[in-house]
Amino acid sequence: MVLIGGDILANTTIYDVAGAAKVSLATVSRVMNNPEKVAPKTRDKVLEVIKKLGYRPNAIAKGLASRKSTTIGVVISDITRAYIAQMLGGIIDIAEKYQYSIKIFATGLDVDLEDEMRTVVAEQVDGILFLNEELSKEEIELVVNKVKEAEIPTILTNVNFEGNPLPYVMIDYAKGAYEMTKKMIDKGRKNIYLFSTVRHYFTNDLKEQGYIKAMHEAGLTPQIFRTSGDVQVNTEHFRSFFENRSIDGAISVRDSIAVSFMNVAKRAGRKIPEDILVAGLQNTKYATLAMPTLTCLDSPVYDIGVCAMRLLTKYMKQEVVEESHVILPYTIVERESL
Amino acid sequence: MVLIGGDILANTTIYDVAGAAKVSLATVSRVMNNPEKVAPKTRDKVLEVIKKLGYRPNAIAKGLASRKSTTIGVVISDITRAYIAQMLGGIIDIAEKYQYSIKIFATGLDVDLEDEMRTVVAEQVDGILFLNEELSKEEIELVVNKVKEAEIPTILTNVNFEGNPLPYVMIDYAKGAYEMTKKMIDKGRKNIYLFSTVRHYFTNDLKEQGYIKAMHEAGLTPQIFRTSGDVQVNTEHFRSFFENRSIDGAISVRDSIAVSFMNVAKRAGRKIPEDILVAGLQNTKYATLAMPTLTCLDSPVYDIGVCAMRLLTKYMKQEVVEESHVILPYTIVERESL
DNA sequence: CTGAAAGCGCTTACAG
DNA sequence: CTGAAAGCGCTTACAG
Repeated sequence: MVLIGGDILANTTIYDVAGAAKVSLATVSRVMNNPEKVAPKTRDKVLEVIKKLGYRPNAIAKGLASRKSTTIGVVISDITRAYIAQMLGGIIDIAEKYQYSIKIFATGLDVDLEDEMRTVVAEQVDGILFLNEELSKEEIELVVNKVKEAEIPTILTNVNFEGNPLPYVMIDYAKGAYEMTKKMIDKGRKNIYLFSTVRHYFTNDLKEQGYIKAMHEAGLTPQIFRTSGDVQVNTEHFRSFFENRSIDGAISVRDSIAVSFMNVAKRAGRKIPEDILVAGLQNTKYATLAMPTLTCLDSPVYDIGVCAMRLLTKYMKQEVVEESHVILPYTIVERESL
Repeated sequence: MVLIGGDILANTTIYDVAGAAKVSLATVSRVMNNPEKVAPKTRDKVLEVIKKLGYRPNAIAKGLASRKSTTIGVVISDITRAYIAQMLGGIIDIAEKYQYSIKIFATGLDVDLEDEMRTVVAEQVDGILFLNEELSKEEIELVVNKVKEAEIPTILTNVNFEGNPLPYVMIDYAKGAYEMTKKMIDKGRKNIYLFSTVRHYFTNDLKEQGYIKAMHEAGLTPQIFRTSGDVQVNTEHFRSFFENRSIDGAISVRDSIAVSFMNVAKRAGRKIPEDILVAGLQNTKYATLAMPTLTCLDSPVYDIGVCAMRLLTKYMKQEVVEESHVILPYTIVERESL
């Protein structure tokens, strides 16, 4: 900042730097953006002044003049979900590296997506990342139209549809769930249930598909039990589960639901893994804190964020992108429950 | 957007609206910002055009001209922590209501805070929210200097120091921990441990103070056991815990550490709550998924976010603020472990 | 290699 | 109530 009139404090501008370094503001701008175009002597002088005054270009003014905000918009439905925070972690780490700022746009559940997209566009972000696996086909199409119109590079994560033109980063959840189901079948289990959510999420739908495929291939009947993600609710729901069912295997799209189930099962006298094999399809911290510890499909959530952000920077810099559909590998972490 | 030269797409600007509505751009601006200053007829005409063209003012240009970005900066050390995501949820909900955008700034662990603050200031945010309880006294002072200089309203959450001039939103963690410790003492327990983290967090320090006070008042010796937040690590660490210690009560600054401990204790043949009372001081989902379920201090994390954002809007709008130091009430949720 | 000038898309006194 | 004009703090051709 600079002293004006002896006592008013104002932020240092490019004019202050130019004045102090006795060059034009164009030269200061060049030093910051194209230093190779400035003579070394001039450059050093300007750099020195910049340092002395602690000058940082006003990002807003820069954004307006260059028509690049170096800000990306991250559209999120529910930020309190643990895996969303993990993905954000990956995004932030890469964004920092490339000097992009991050603006968060929360859609919540009942937001007008069209209006939200207008807001995002009006905010002049250079790129958009969707961390929203609950998008329906129609909503994706709406998004596609908006971003095409505004020419903003956009990446989807954990969601995709036949014919979707947008790049995306995903995990092959169907294959992962298939493999996990096969593991149980190979151990001779026949009454394997899949616990899923009442609401439909894209990723959960994929997990269901994989489970169903494995069951069908083995000549077994898929049995999907839908419950709430709320512990109180699903615990209550599970209490009557054993009354009219036989079960020797349980796979859950969410780890926390698997843990809830294990608790109810244990109280009902069932032994895990002896009586019932249990597996989660996320690998959250719940899995390691459970007793017995929960065998899980491990999807590299942080990496999804990293990849998506990397991919987005490529598009924003107009680099050639060879692979716009990224499928990240998963692993299975074996623990005590299976 | 508008068709230029027949095929180039560009975003609709205020000029387009002014042209279509046959008024000056000043009038369009007024319709958006001070509608009461525009004649109803003109206003309606402009509004209609705005709607037809889907016009949304360029936030960057608006920010530059008005010197207000209507964006707040949220400074976070570790976004993957569950309670941070909860607080963000509260912040987002209120920010949306007041039409503020949110920019995330991650400091990580070894960031140069001074540089980070310069970045935040350069980004022209109208206000700053610190979700970073790991700030040391020196760091807070640095922050204070920076934001004073730049005249940016700033709120701290979960952190405070003697003589700190910044407004803050807090929970009385010391009192909460005190009360929880008293509960155990009242049940006749003598060997009550506090499990804390190796790293010092402001909130955890408060919890430690409350625990120590209660123990001292009862003539008991406080015993703080510091371990890692990593489940693998602390589980290993707890394994040798019982070798040379007697314990009949355990309070943990983090729920997940309490759950880890319970698992190890159960495997070691201890009964909870009979042999050892256990309590957490967060009330996360881990508490309800544990077996037995974990009695907890419940700090309204979402509400901290809500309050902090509300407080910040008041400062940004230069409203009178009667209470700049907000202490939110906590509750104790009784479950099976105590 | 450097500077003068136009322009990014808005807001906001100032006239009228 | 409305418009012309200056200005927000930068970038970027364009000259020289």
